[in-house]
Amino acid sequence: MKVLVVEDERDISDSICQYLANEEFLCEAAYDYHSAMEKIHLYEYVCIILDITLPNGSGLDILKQLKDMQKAEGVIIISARNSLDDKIAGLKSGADDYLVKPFHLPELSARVAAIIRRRLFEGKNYITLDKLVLDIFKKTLKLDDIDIPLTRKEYELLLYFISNKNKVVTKESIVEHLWGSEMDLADSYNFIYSHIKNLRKKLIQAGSPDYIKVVYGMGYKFSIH
Amino acid sequence: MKVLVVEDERDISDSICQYLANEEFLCEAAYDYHSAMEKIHLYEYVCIILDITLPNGSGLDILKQLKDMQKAEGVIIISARNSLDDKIAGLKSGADDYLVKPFHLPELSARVAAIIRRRLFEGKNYITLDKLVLDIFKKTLKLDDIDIPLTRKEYELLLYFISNKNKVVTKESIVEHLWGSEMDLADSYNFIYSHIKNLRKKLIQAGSPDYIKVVYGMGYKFSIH
DNA sequence: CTTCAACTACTAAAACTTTCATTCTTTGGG
DNA sequence: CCCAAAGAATGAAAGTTTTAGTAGTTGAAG
Repeated sequence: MKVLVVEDERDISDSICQYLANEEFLCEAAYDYHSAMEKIHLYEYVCIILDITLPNGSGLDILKQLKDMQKAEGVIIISARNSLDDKIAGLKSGADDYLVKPFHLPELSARVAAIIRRRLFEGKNYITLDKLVLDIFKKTLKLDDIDIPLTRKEYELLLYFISNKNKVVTKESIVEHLWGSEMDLADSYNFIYSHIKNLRKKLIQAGSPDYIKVVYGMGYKFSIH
Repeated sequence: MKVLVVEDERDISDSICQYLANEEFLCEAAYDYHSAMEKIHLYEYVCIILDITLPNGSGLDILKQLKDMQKAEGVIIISARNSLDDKIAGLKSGADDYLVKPFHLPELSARVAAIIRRRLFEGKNYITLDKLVLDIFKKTLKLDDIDIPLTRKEYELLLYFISNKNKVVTKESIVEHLWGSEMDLADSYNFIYSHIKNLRKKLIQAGSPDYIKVVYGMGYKFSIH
């Protein structure tokens, strides 16, 4: 679950990133208007945390462009000014939430989680697929009420598959979403095979069918119905 | 056990918080309608103490929204006016209890405890798990009728585990519930290991199985079936 | 001054991730 | 239809991160 933090003050950005990383989000930072726009164009995020006052431009401009691009990212505005104008402007432009600095990190984290639930899982904190139940609140996977313990990468992988079910995902996109946009792309992605293997093994061992279909030369498809 | 005190008069709020803190509740305060709603949205409390007359809005509105949100928090209304109307309105809106100012703090504390018993432990003042019996009134833990003395943090930790049994809880959320939402989060949570260890040791030494399962990279799960 | 819970620092152990070498499978051209 | 080449799967070892354990310091209460 990739989150983009657009904030020019390094201290604040760093502490946000660190906290969200602990909460199992994959954080990337942009420190000014241009690099933010670049990242937004190039990559896909589930949520963008947006400071209003930035070098080279305003966070509100970014927000407007996001809406013009029809991007699906959720947006949380953060701003030092507690002015009603900003808040109204932000929410009018389609922000999902607004937070006044200084704020508490658990607060921000809770809002990011809320946006993810809303955007991806119809506000629920679990997803049911056939006999599988993935609870993103409890962070547990069950099949017929039997727990299937997953490691962090396995969990993230399954979550990514599920949010793209019946759709071919490339190894490149898996890497982008689980390891981050900036991961060195020159190398081979052999390590993915390991995680795919481990996840498959656990699912099959628990008695589920092999939902993870390989599409030769393209990637994988988590196919269900 | 986190309790939210929504009361605009600082003196009253402070003395409530101080008294409840001595009674082993973890108190947080909100002084107006907006900050109360914000905290309610973001954090989880076991009980909310709600003044009716607030800046920016009424406590009754908060109560209604709580019910709309399907939040499980217990609510105690406190109000200066001893009008039957308020009382009826409060209880009709789903408050658990009603107290007229000025009131005695031990009485408030007792009602908070009653709500916790009702909400979390089916009205009983003890919880039985396998052979363990945790008495939240006496604040004692027994296994096969043998006392296991716990320190305050150990007790709070066990209570938090039990009220989240079979669910992965992160170290972050443990910190939030045992040390409060505002605790500085930058540093490592090594100190939790100590408390986990101490609690485990006492439980195992008394002959119980190790209910506290570690979920690598995510947190802990108090698993019982 | 003593005691005990709470916290910190450091080392050991365990679990997870990545790499690597090897084998198996798919595909498309002859 | 067969074969070579590329892609995918497997098993095991190496590397990294996280958690457990030990010991000791701090600080508040009596």
